[in-house]
Amino acid sequence: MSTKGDETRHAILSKAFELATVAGLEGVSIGRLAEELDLSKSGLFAHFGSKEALQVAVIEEASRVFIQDTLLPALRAARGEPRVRALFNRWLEWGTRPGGCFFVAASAELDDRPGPARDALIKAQHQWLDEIAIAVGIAKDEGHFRDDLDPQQFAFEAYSVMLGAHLFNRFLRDPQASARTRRAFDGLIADARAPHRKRN
Amino acid sequence: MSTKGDETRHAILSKAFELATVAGLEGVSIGRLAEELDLSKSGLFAHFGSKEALQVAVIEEASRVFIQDTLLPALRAARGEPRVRALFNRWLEWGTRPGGCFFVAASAELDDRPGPARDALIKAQHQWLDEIAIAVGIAKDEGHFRDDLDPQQFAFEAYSVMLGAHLFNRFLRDPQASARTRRAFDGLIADARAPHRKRN
DNA sequence: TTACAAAACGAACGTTCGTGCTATTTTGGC
DNA sequence: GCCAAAATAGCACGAACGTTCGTTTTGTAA
Repeated sequence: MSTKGDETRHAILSKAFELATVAGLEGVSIGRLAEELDLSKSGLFAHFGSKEALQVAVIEEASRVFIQDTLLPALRAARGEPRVRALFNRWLEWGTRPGGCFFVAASAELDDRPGPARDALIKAQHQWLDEIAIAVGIAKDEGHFRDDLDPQQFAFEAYSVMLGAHLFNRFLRDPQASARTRRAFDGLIADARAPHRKRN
Repeated sequence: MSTKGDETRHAILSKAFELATVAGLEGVSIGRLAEELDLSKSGLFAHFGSKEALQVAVIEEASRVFIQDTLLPALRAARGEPRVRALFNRWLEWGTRPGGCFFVAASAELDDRPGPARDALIKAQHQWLDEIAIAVGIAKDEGHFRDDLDPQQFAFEAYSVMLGAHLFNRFLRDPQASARTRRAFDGLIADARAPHRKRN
């Protein structure tokens, strides 16, 4: 029933997630984090036992926040195409946080570093991709999308556009990024709808 | 004039680029690099004067290699659609290097760190995007693609698919990544071709 | 109120980081 | 083969890194 420890632990993770979004996972050093929270390095360290354990906990915290702030609200949209659109649009919003999308940054950081942190991150992204595919499946059931549409393929292409949006917005700072993103996604939707072919 | 210095300098950059592709730009420390090359830290350091200058030079080296190994060979493909396809396929190959695509990794690393390194990286990516758009324009001239196609929009969407391919291959290790990528790109091409498609 | 556990602290550890100096070696033009 | 210039080495620095340790403070249940 201890409360104080859990409280501190959560305060640490909350700040760590905020820092990691801006500075990257490796950018969160224990010393910096402790200073920011007015804790001693050792006191903070004791909560996790290792840097790696901290990183895993941060990823899980990020998942929690993402589900709460982005996934769940999107899932409240009406079944079918509206929900698919909501998932996409909410993600775009999520990507406008200071520092951008935590998961995109962390993926690039960990893509060649096997370990529990990488595993936790993969799990989170699969969850997201699955949720999109499920929503697309529902849209098929509702008759919004064509019968022979592959939900996983759609998820792949939609996620690709999200990545493009992220890069053009955050890195290239292209003023047309939003317009391009919208056009690209509308193209995906149009293709998913029609039993015939795409348009643009 | 002086050859020895330039020779060493290039050997440094070559190894640094190789390391950076695998470990990230920040992962290339001067000490590590010197050890790997059997040089002293200070001797190596003297070639660049600062870590930041080294990073900029590494990015320029990466550009050089990319242009030589990927861009130029692709540009030798026949004008029009074949060249557009070649650009895409060559990029996919480039992304299968150990460590993946240097530019994708570096973009994520620098997207919130203004400075000369970031500028050099942006320049390189714009060059690549422009080249795609130009090839698409030619494909329009050749009558391969429809007249009202927006080359920059195509470049955005194609690049998005490349990013998706990179993530699904390297990070998620999805065995279907290649198939998904091909399908997505074929969709883009199909859409770019048809001048007249049924509307909904 | 006392007793015990949980939480936080401060100092130090061995490394590694980028960078600054000052020698020493190597190189290339004469 | 000499000699300036260029290239490289050697050494030291202050700071930051993750981690360990023994100790002190704080919280909580009996």
